[in-house]
Amino acid sequence: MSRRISDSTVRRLSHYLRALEGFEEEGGATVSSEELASRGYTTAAQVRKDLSHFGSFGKRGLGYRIDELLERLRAILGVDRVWRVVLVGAGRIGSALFEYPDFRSRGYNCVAILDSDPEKIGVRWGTTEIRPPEDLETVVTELEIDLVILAVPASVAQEVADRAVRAGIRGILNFAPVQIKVPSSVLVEDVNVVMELEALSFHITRGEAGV
Amino acid sequence: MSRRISDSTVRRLSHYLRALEGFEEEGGATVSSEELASRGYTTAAQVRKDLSHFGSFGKRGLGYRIDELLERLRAILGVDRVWRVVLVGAGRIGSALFEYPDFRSRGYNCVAILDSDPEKIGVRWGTTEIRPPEDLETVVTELEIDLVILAVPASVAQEVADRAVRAGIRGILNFAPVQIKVPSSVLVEDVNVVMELEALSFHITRGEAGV
DNA sequence: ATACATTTGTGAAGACTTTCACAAGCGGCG
DNA sequence: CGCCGCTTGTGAAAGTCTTCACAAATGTAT
Repeated sequence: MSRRISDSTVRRLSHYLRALEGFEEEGGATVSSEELASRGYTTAAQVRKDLSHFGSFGKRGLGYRIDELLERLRAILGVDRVWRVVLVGAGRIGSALFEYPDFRSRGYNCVAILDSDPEKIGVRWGTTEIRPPEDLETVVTELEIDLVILAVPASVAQEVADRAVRAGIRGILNFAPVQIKVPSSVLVEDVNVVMELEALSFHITRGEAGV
Repeated sequence: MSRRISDSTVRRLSHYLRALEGFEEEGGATVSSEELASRGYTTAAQVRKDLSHFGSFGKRGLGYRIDELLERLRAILGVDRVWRVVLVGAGRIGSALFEYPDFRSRGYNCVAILDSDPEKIGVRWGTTEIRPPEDLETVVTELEIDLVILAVPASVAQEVADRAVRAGIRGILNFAPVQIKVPSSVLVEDVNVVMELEALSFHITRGEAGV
């Protein structure tokens, strides 16, 4: 409990959360590591080991209580609160994200949108008005932003990131296909579709299989 | 050379490719593992080890010839050809992808679009006409599709995947937030933004840092 | 009460990845 | 030509992650 948690474990926790929501909908009360493993392509031992890093939530002979484990997992992942997000870049990717139902329903609240296109500034998406990029620092400070979503071209991504970091941001979700440099106190997660496609091409080209 | 290549290695190869394109633009002729490592957050030893799985492309004392390594990497990743892709789901995500310049420029050629919305069927995106979802099998076979991009709601993702697999597809890029089951001969890569966000929340909540 | 069928939590073993460290190869220079 | 500075390629070591296997805990049935 409380060592460094590996990235793979964190990803699996997300999967478990998703799977548990499914089991809850199906109306069960408990679930075993075996059942959790079967959705989500992993093994029962892995599920137990992952969870054991954070405490021991199960009952031997029975499994895990779905409602309790859901609550615990949400707390562990930090999704039992609202995250205040600024979206930088109101292009296609920004728009897709903004409209994505899971985004808001999972507590990511897009409280500001910035874009450099004069045509877009002042336009409203829902109740949120698009503001010019120079507002970044003000927005981050005054609206108490937790996360920045970078949906801007690669050429300006680093600059926007630098300014967000200086304004005190802790985390960045980066859609620009470029490796952003930030101080080690700031976290960047990349969403890079081309990389995923290249992984597909690679494995298919080699005639490999399996996940 | 020619063992099983780890996922992390494949991802790094994509990074190297991107980095090399940068170096090429800057006009250099050769690059050292050290320089490659510095863009892309890895180490020189890791770069050399990754590349060594596929042969030995460098010259001691000199480094790697940029043009040669580019060509080799493209061949390794299988991006030295055109991939024929069908986009299933012409919603926001599908549209963002379709318009994404890197997508086409890197050889992913979206030769068909399917959507179940009667309003959309018949509409043209560029020169490509949106077709109804029942055309999937025909399209896969007749247009010799290599990859399917699943940009549909979670509720129908599995069904579409099943049909694509039966029609002989080898790889799926899945945007639906659901774990898709396919035979082990078919490859699925997931793009799951909520998972990335949860990784951010997790690390920020724990007060951790670094990548 | 006791036996039994389950299922967890977890050390230890095994598998896989990354880092280290250095011999071997390369080009340039005197 | 031989020395020198540099950089690769690679075994071996260190580190990390996953799987195994089993004691301990739980509820149920008798």
